[in-house]
Order: sequence, then C-alpha cells, then structure tokens
Amino acid sequence: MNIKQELSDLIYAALGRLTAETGLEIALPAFNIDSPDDANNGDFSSNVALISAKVFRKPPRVIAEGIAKYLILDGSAFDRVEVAGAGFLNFFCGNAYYADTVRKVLSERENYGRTDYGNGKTILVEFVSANPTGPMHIGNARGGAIGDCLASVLDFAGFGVEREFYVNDAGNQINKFGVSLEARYRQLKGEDIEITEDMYKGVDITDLAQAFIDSGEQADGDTLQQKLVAFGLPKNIVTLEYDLLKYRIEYDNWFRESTLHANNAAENVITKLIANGQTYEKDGAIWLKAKVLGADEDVVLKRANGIVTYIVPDIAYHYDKLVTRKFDIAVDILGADHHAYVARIKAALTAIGIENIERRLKIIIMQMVRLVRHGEDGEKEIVKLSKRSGKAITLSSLLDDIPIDAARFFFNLRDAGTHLEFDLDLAIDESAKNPVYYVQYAHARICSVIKRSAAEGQIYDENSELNYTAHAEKELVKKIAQFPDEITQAAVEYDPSRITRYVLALAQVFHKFYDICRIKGEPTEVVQPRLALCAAAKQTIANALGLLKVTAPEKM
RNA sequence: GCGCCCGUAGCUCAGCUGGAUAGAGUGUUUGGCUACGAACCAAAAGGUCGGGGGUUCGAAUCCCUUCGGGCGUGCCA
Repeated sequence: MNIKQELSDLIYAALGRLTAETGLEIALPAFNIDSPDDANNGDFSSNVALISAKVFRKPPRVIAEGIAKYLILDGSAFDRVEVAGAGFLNFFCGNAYYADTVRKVLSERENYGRTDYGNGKTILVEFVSANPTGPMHIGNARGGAIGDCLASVLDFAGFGVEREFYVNDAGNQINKFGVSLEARYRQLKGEDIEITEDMYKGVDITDLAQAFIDSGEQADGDTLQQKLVAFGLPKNIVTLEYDLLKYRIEYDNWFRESTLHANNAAENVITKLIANGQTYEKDGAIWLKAKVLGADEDVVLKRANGIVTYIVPDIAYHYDKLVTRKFDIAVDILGADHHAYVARIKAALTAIGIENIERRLKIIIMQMVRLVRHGEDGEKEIVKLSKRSGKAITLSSLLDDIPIDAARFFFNLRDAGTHLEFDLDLAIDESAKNPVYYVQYAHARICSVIKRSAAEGQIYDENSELNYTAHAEKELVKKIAQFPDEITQAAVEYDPSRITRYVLALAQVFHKFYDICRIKGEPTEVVQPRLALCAAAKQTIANALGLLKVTAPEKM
C-alpha cells in the first residue's frame, strides 16, 4: 500500500479513538500528508491538528498531543511520532521502510513507478498537428516533447493511451497552399507573378514547385493547382513523419481532416446543431449560439458563401474522438495563440450534446518559446522565429544543431503554462552546466560503480540484509520512493515537466550519496545495501528518463 | 476596451488545493581528487515573492485593486 495512505489511515484511526473518548461527533476537514524538506521535521508530516483546530475549538498543539497519544504505530512503517512547531505531527520511518522500498524497486524493475490512478480509462492525446503546408517550427518542438511525454506519463499512471496527429489536409489552408505553389511555379516558369500577402512565402514552397517541374509533371490552367497540391502535400506529410520520428515521436494514428469531409461528418455537425436548436441565421451565415455556453462570442459555422469554417470539422473531429471512438478523455495541446479557441470548441461540443466537457476534453495551452543565444560578449540575444519569412529555425534544423536528448529534456523542463526560454548555447553545451548531462552522468556513474564492484567480486545478493543508517542513504531511498507519487501527480495536473524536475532532483540526491557513502573497500554488510540502493536509483532514473525518451547511457 | 497567460535571488525557474527559517540551477567568491567516474561534492554571498489593500491563528499561495510584459480579440486556422 501507498505509505501516505497508510499514514492517513493511522491518523484517522487515532482520531476515531480520540473522539470516542471525548464524545465529540466531528466532521474533519481534509488534511495533508507531506514530505518535509527538513529531515528534522520527520520523513512524513501532517497538518491534521492545525486544520482541525477550528472544529475542535482547541489549540493545534493540544489536538496534536491527543492524536499522538492515541496513535498505534506497532506493525506500521513508522517508528515514532513527534509533535512539533505550531502543531505538526512528524513521523519517522523505521528501518524496514527503507529496505522494503529498495526491494520493491528491484522487483518491479521497468514497471517501478506505475500507478493505477487512471483506472484503465482511455485517453487520446493529440499533439503537434502542424499544418502540412510547411515545415515545423520551435513551438511544434515544445508541443511534441510535452505531448509525447504526457502520453507516456498517463500510460504509466494507469490510463489506456493513444497518440494522434491531426492532419489538416483540407480547407482554406490547403487552398492557400495551392495558390502559393502555383505562384512560385509560374515564377519559375519565367512569368511575372507577384507573391501577395496571403500566400505562404517559405523557401519550402519554391522548392516544392521546382521539384514538381523537375519531376516532369505536366499541368495547366484548371488542373495545375490541384496537381501541385497532390504532388506537394504527400511529400510534406512524409517529411513531418520523418522529422517527428527523428524526434522520437511515434503516433498510433494519423487522422486526416479530409476523411471528415468525405464521409459528411462535418456537414452532419451543422445538421445536428440546427436540430438541437443551437444555431441561428444572420447576414446569410449560420451561427452557433456559443456565447450562452461560455464562449466570448458566437461563432460562424457556415459562411454566406456556403463554405463551412474551421470549427465545423474540428467539432466533427472531437465528436469522433469522444463519441464515435468512445475515448473517456481527449487531450489537445495547443499554442497560446489558440487560447480563445478553448471556450469555443467546448461550447460547440456541449451544444452538440456531449456532457461533462470540462472533464472529458482537456486542452493544454502552451505559452510561447523564446529562443535565445549568447553573443560574443555573453549578452543574451533573442532569436526571432517567423514561419513566414522562410528564415525561421525549423524543428528539423534545430535537431541538426542540438542533441535530441537535450531538446526533449529542455522542452519538458518547464510547465506548459510558462513562457519558456530556450537557450541554444546551453542545449549544445556538453559541459557540467547542461542539466541533461547531470542526470545522465548519475546513471553512468552508477553503472560504473556496479561494474567495478562486480569486477572485484561484489555482486548484490537479494538475500542479504538491507540496513540503511546513513543520512545520505535514507535521503536517496526517500527520493526514490517518491517516484510513483510524482507520476500520479503529473497525471493529475497533466504536467509531464514534473518528471523532468523530479529526475533532476533524484540525480542530485544520488550525487550527494555517492560523495559521502563509499562502496568499494567497505565491509560486505555495508556494500550489499549500498549496491542494492545504487541499482534502485539506476532503475528509477532510467524509468524517468524513459518517459522523457531521453537516453540513459551506461557510460559517457 | 475586453479575454487568457506570466511577474519569486544578477539570470533561468521551482514552490501556488493557505502552514515550520521562501528553494534549486546558473553566475560570483572559496574549499575538496595518491580512494568506486571532479560531466561531481561542500561552503559563502545574493530576496520589499512587481506595488497597494483585504480575508485569518498563519498569505508567495485565496479575494479586490494597480503596474509591467506576452498572446489573442476574423464569415483566417
């Protein structure tokens, strides 16, 4: 059982005995079980006495003393309890707890950290979904790292997870793609064509037009644009797949928007919304009454010219996820420029009849990435990214410059909601400053220790007694023991960056342990538990890095 | 104007369902390899938690207000 749960039960039992004696019938507020930063405050502590001061009408310390008196710790993981500070109950673990934790990690191996929080519910995580009209940018790099790692975390937390890429291979953008390709094509053919504001201007468009010419394809007037798109789009999609694979992202599904038009799913959305009485006509267009459902404004579903807006296939797509395919939860990862979209799509899905949309559709808005590097004088300078200029730093070129490990690590270092500063120099830096190496080094160091001990005839024997007394040993075990809680918490918050910060902290505790606690040359009764602890730390680091898809090297 | 996000050490950021002396990395200064990997460890210094009110035993955390920055506010997606 989870140790915090065990402790919580012990406290409730003590409270029961306490209230039985005093004859009080009291509904207790929820209290916390924490892991104090300061080891003097115990291995675990609870604020139960502080929280319940009001209902008991007694000072927190008096309540704490009362609970402590009625606590029965015999047979539990805890040795003793202290009342401290304003009325905290501080619990100290017995030696068995440390040994049990290490054994648990070594028996569960690559599954250590898995929890049953998700209870088998299914989640579809959709992320990146970059326009197939051009290359991916830095925002996609962040979205890719966050989405992929979130999917891994949710899987570890007990959900049934699928990863999906939504391909916008229909609609206005594709028209724009065709128009842009045609303009470049004609330019290359020597015609005097102006590239207007509403065209894609990237060099990739020109390259595609040139490739089309080189391929010997023939086309004119009416069919030219169509043929250019038919030529360019598959090429772009293949490139997306290739670049993402290089970034270690593999999808379960590539869902094409065009299928929603082909089977009339998009058109049916409008029919259904009209039938539900959620629409009205104005200025020749069909509008959705989104404002009454929480959106900032009503939204147009079908323009006066008869063409549906982007939100219609989007509604159909989410309907497909949550109703047709019956996923319990759908997760979308979107850039901050889409934040206004959140309330709209939720309003639309509620209008079409999906209940509990707040719980079933989780949209993660990720803030912008600021790319920086340092000039000659060490001054920070911002690297501007502009998809339209054609000079932007693409995902593909970024990965040419920096290691995949570093990219995946850095883009998951901060919560999606923060404005991330990505330091190009630091990511490339193969020195101690780079946090990704700090973690990998810990793993390599452990491998080295285990290997060297084995060479000297010391191999961990699972029958040996595990006794941990040194402070640094206990701290390391405690940090390792936190891993499953971190997984659950990351899933609760839909925040995979917790795992990155956790593994960084774990590496730090390991390095401290390593510095203080020697293994080589120590007596067997010290070597054995320390080798076991090293193996447990190694496993936990590897599992955490595995979720990030960062490699855990044996040596570096 | 309105909406969302951010504001914590020189810099980059944790902590935010209210709790113990506000933390880490980096940078600066200093110490530690004739012992398992020094890509490491230890120590010092560095703070009006943007400002101001409020709620309470207790506020970085909750509420109000104000300032600064980012992103939106299309019959674009």
